[in-house]
Amino acid sequence: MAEDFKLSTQNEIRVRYAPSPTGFLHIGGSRVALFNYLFAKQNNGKYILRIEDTDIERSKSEYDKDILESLKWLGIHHDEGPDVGGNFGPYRQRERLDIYEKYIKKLLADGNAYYCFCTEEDLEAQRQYQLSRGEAPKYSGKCKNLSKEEVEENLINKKPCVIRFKVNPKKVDFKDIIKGDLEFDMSLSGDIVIAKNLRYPLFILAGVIDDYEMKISHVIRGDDHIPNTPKQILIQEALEFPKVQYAHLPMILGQDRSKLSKRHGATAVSEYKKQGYLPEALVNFMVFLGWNPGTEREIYSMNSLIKEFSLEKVQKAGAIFNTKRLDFLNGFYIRERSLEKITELSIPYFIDANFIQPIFKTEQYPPAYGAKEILLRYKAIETGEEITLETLQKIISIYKERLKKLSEISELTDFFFKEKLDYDKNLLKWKEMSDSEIKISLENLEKIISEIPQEEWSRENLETKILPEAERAGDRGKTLWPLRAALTGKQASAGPFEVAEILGKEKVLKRLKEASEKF
RNA sequence: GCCGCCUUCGUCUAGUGGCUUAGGACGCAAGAUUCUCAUUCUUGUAACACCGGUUCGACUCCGGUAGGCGGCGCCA
Repeated sequence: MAEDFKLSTQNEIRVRYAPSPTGFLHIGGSRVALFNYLFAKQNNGKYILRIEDTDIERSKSEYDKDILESLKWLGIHHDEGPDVGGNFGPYRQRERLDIYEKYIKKLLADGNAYYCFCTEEDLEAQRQYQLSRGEAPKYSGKCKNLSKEEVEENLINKKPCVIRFKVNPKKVDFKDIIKGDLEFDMSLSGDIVIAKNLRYPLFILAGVIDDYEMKISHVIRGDDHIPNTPKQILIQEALEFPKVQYAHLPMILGQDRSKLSKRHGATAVSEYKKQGYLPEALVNFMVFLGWNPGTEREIYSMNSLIKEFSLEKVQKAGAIFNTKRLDFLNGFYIRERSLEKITELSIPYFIDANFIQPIFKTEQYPPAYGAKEILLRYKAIETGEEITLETLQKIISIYKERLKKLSEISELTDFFFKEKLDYDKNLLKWKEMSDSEIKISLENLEKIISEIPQEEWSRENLETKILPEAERAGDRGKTLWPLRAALTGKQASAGPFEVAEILGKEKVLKRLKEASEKF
């Protein structure tokens, strides 16, 4: 057969990620997508995205959208799909019902599947009974031997039914690229439901059909699918589909070593994006959950992963999702990225915190915000003064190395945008300084700083003027701590000179005055 | 209950019979730099689940035990 010939000579690597839009793209899913993507790219193959939306009840377009956006954000782009305005859309199973119907009919016609009219209540009762007797719950096969006439009659009477696949009660074995040789005794399994009707296939069937139709060579998925695999192999055999290779990835676990889920905290990729994690950090982190190159290198970009990744080096055991390590990696990537890039990414957090707002030319302009462009001008909401992109960049430049995630930026830098700082006067105290010492120190600072001409206002100049003075006191902290505290209102912050430079002479003097007035 | 998968520092892991006083990273602790925080650097901390067997030799091979997890849907 022509079809067989084509398949047997197919040596192109083709993989797919097949999420169902019943929830946001979560960490576990995105790692499966990532591994598929890396494997495909490394082998010059194709990575396909297939949305498994056959469950009408639970599928939501909102989730569909989230999955697409999150994958795009991570840099996992699919290679193929229906044309949507010049781009590849993902495949969606709901658009492929004709295909499934064809095969369901074939299964029925060949006697590999049959209509089952058992009620859900009966089935549930049976399941409970079997469980109580310590048996594996398994369908009895009651409807398998219904006569053609009985089936016809039930169908005409619109008696509720499903379509079951006749599970061949034999031993099924297959080789898993990660787990090795696996064998299952299918006599332990009853006949499984594969469709609710001719145009409503279930995952177990639709997946097999699509993998065949899309000429998938390797099925790479979570190892929670291992028990489904022998069933799908049997369906493939019944439909005379060629075999595919399997690679079952270990799960990502929560702190308690159970499958990562919502009760372990944030699991949605979009949630991590919102918290200010960089996609490159998330990718680098996720790929090391269950894989490593066997060398001591730990930092990998997507491109270097494509070169180095290998399925054979994937771990068999599950890995706990450990945020501490993600934070470390994220901090690393924030430090790595350019100032321009980190500033651009931080601006939404300033806006969300109500520190600044973009200055638009007209009232109609705002809708365009959030698109691609970076606006150059902003207004500080509390003080009303203009803040340029350049100023924002300066702020980011002194906080970039302190960030673990971008969302921390607003809390760290709020004092740049405030009119008046609110703090207790004890904050100004360095070690055992007395109140009068603090006051003198602050007033002294005020005097030195006021003598610096506006046009000579720079960090370097502030340092050369203030540092000698601070040295004279024997303990630099006696000068520098009150200065920094007065400017920032914080226990911990960036250095006083760099903060002062950005704040400007006027504000620095004002804050020093406000500080000394506390005594 | 049945079926299956898994088991090296707290966490992610290297390790494919002698190279191993089990290596790296995160975390944690201490120190250096420093007004603070962060960065950076140095040092330290800490593991082969258990019991048998094979072998001159076992983290590595085999068997068993225990524990953990997953599946057993008209979800995917």
